[in-house]
Amino acid sequence: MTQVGVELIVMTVRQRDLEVLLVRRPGNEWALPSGRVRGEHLATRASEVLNTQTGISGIRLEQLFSFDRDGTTQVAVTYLALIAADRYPLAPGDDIVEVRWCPLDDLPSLPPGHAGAIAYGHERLRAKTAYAPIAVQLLPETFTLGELHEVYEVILDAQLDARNFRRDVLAAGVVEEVGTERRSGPGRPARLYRSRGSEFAVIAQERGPAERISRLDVPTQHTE
Amino acid sequence: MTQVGVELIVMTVRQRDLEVLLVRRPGNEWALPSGRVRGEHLATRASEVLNTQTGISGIRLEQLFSFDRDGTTQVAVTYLALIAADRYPLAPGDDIVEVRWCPLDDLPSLPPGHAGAIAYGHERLRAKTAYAPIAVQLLPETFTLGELHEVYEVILDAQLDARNFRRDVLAAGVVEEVGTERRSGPGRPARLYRSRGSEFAVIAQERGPAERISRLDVPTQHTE
DNA sequence: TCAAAAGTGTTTCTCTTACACCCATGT
DNA sequence: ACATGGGTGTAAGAGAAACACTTTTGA
Repeated sequence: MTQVGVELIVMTVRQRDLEVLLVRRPGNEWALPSGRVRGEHLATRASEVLNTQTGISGIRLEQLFSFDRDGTTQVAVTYLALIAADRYPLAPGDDIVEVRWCPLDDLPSLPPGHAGAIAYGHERLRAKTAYAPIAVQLLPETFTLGELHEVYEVILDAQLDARNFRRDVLAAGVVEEVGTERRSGPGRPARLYRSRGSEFAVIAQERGPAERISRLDVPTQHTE
Repeated sequence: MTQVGVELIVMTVRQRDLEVLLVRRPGNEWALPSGRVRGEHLATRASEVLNTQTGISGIRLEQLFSFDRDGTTQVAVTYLALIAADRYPLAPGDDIVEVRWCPLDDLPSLPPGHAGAIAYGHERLRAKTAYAPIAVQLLPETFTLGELHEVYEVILDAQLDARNFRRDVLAAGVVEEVGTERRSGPGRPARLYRSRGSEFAVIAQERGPAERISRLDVPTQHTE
């Protein structure tokens, strides 16, 4: 008999900073939202735990990894999610004292394994951002290319040429113009865009057999 | 209380065909090697199950995905492995009647979910082969570039120009010459190579911020 | 000497990179 | 008017794709 739990790594970008969602139970340290799994399906349970403990619902969860844990929970199935912080107000659940966003580079003391899970989620986010347009999930319904650009820079922790970025994003067809503009402070008003979401997968262009071999062997969890 | 199990998807390439390792218990249909997890670590238990049921040991396992299952096992953590079939003789374990390699495109009836897990493993293999030199695991200690070429073609299910392939593999530095040659039937003898394995990760070249955005959104398991 | 497989080099073209300038607004 | 962020275009270079020929063996 093994105890199974789900753990949620919900990330956002604010003020050019990557942050993760943490909860605190009375008398306990900060931790990832997490809960025991009984009969339910893993993904179902993960949504439920997130909703119950933080008030967030209706977002995409992606299974990240299953970790060995000690304590009562022996196997923790982690889920990763990306959201725009201001689209989802936080509401601490019943047995939760506080919910808050916490910068990745300034984490408090956490239960064993949680920091590792967060680090792995961060790595995966970075890796996937490089080849899939998932970063739009971190922005509101409509956004400017400047905002998207900033999010990419934060995630990849690199400077991206704004002009090339714009060209590539538009060429990739992952966003569409919304028609309106936004003016905020000085500077020319920026056009607003929205993600094309799933329709886009269909349009997806085949890539040649180009990248068939690569120089990078991503270290993953292996065992002899 | 939830029952946790591990399932192993071990793949090989033979005669230009992708095959997966299946086992059969007395009175049961064919299935992936699998076993219950009790107190052990997941990866440890996965190695053990593989060894006990098929006689194979000492290979790299990569965690693939955790699936919901019905029956007694409610959560199945799957592991993916690539090996050269002829390097590992099969030895059916105690409660196993038969072990065999089975072509992916001609699977027998399997327990619910197993076919899906195999399909997902296949997809992952294909995707990862495109950017990481994992295919060498499917070959013996030493091999010719012709053999490696063939393995790539089988996995990617595409024709790769032999000359460009050779150039790129050598440039990537993932293999090194062994010095000897092999002659088999007519044709010029082929030089033998070996994988540079892990030393190679260090040499790994940084790639520019090139592939920052892409046209492909790999569909993954999501939930609302 | 012929068939079969291994190995080498070159040209073309696309995509990435790097970079300089104009536009529209708030103050 | 000027500072600030938004938007457009282009030229140079690297890398991918396509391709033709020589070499070495067994039969």
